[in-house]
Amino acid sequence: MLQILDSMCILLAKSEQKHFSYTKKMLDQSGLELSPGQLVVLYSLFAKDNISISELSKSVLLDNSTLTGLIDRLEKAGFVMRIDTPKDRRSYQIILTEKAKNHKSTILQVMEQIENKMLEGSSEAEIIMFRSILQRILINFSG
Amino acid sequence: MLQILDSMCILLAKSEQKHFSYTKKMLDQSGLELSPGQLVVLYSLFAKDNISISELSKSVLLDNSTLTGLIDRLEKAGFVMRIDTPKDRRSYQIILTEKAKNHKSTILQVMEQIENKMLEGSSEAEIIMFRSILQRILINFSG
DNA sequence: TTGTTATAATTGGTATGCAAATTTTATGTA
DNA sequence: TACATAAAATTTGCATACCAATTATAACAA
Repeated sequence: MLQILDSMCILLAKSEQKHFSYTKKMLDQSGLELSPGQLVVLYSLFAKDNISISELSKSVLLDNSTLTGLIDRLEKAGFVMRIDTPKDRRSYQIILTEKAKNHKSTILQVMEQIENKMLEGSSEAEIIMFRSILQRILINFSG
Repeated sequence: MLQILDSMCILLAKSEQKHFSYTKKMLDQSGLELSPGQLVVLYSLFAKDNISISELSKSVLLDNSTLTGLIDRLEKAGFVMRIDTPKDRRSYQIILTEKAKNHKSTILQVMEQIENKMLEGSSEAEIIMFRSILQRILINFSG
């Protein structure tokens, strides 16, 4: 094992880095023409769309300024639309297009494949513990 | 808990994202004038310096093209130097400066603080399992 | 109603990251 | 030696991410 991986922090960072690259590769192969970041945004919008950038920012844990670019590219690719908010001219509602809805099951399948690959070789009990530790880490670092 | 965190993949990504932000904040406070990426490179060079970019690329799991910029900034900040390799004029040896060696213990302390914060509330047994799962994930995604 | 303050989204600047293309130099082959 | 091929590092282009600053609009207060 590489020396840098003695550090748990670096091990976490490198695991995510490889996960990101693998996701990019799988998305390329899928023909979906989506990026890893766009995938997360769509995943969140599948649960609840027709919300503002600021609301979306809270549900995907990304800064508004990061979302502007992501939504730009998703809109250009035809997966979402910015719709005027009637009562607030500063704000838009982000809604999924028919194209996004049509691709939903494919998108979720790709995500499931990636998750299966990630957890290959780990037991149910290990996965449960892994999840709880990651949740704790997220909280520890969010203070 | 946020809906997106149902996905283990996204949970991993967000944990690392928060870890990255926390590291940046801690480095700012430390006065070291280092970025998170530079920290990893230095950590690796503390174990073994006087190596080429390509060798360093393997020991820190980063592409050469990523390292070019990182080494540029580390060199500009006075932590490393590019030294000509006698037998190969294409290549440099990356060596630590006195400044880097003088700051080594401070740097390692900051890293330890971050790791302690990350693992706060987790038991030894949990940490051991967490490490082994992360290692497995790294391997699963590196194929 | 007018002025101050707050909020929504975007823009600009900096730091990762990778892949692909480029430049320079080595190496191997005819 | 001359040419093809390989390798080392860099450059360029794209996609995340954040913070700070900006623009437009809303909300509140005098």
